[in-house]
Amino acid sequence: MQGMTTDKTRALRADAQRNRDRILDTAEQYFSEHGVSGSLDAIAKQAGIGAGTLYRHFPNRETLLAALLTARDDALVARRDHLRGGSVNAADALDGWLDAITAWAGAFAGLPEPLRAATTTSSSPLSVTCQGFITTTEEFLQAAQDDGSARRDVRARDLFLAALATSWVRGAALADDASAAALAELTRNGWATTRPARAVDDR
Amino acid sequence: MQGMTTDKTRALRADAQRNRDRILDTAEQYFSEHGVSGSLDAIAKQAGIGAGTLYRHFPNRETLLAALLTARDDALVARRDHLRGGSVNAADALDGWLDAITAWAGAFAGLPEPLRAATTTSSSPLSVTCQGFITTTEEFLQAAQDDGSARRDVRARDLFLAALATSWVRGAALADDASAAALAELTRNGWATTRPARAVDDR
DNA sequence: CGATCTAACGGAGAGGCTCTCCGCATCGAC
DNA sequence: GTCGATGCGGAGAGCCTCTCCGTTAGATCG
Repeated sequence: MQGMTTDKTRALRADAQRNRDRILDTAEQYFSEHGVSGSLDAIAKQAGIGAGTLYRHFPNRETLLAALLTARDDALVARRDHLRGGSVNAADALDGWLDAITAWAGAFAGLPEPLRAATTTSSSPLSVTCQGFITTTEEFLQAAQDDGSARRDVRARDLFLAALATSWVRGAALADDASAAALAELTRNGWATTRPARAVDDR
Repeated sequence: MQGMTTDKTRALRADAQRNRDRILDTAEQYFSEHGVSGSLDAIAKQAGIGAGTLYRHFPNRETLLAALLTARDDALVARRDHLRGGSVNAADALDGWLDAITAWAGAFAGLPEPLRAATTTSSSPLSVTCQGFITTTEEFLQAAQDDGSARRDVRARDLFLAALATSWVRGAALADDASAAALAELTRNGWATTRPARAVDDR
């Protein structure tokens, strides 16, 4: 609207860009090791920058998390496009999509919590991401409902939350992966219209 | 085994007992208002005692929480006994029990989190409580399986976690009670053997 | 009803966290 | 090379959890 700014916000200064990347790299590793509640100051120190720099780039934990996650969005988007391809039936597509979300939400220990919060807050940088995924869920659900393989009284938002919840349970049960699978199965039985003939081991 | 101690640990000194009660009362109120993450020091101050006193009685947040919850166990136990009475069929009994757990886990904002952790940690004061409830769930599930109203491939532990998860979702969706109900319904559809004829509004 | 012996108290403070503020260094356009 | 504008970094404020230990005050006993 007014100057030579490169598109949106003006391009970052070289050092700023370098620091931003450093932070992202370090945070990715740090959160992987310590979960999303790891100390931000520790990340700054490990990245070799001052705390102020970190907080200027990412005013709070959520913003940092959001930046980290959009970098990972690609995988999910790819999965979505593959499922959209139509190589599987609507029910399996929805199932696969929910599975992908569950896996995505498990990227870091403790991640489901802020995601859940973002789902309802709408004022968090994460909420945009979540909203987008809910919309996609809507799309898959719609298709499954249209061909009669999903109950009509389920809402996409709730399926999304169920996927988050499954991931949340998994976070606890390090010792017991079966629980997460069981919950996912429970969910599928919940939204599907047909009695599942397949055994529990299928998933 | 050795003295005039009243049964287990020797009886508390009068002031100690008084302080303990004060803490419990204050914490109950404080957690209700601020969620389970509220400041413990603030509770001590509000209770009119020193921080040291609080931490001597309850070495950490979990211990305090556990004490608070056992005080509430009664309601749940009562519910259990009522359901055991046999006035309803096995499926509804299981359903009612899971509902009771969900409500119980919603006593304070953020409570599901430590409960989930306790479910797998086994070294937390909360885990005893959780384990007890899982056992009861087992009992109701068994009955429902025996009369053919619950699938055989579900485990009590997973139903318990599902109830916790439902409560967890509700915690987020202050604006949207429907989500919690939807999840509960999803769960029921998940474990029940019969296609639910009833509409979603029934729950 | 003191005297005495402990159990229990309370708050200062260590250590860790989030986040802000602002003097200073550095970048990059000219 | 000069000179804004932009970005850096770390000291420190404020809050939290939890500990330590000198002091207080129940309980018990002659």
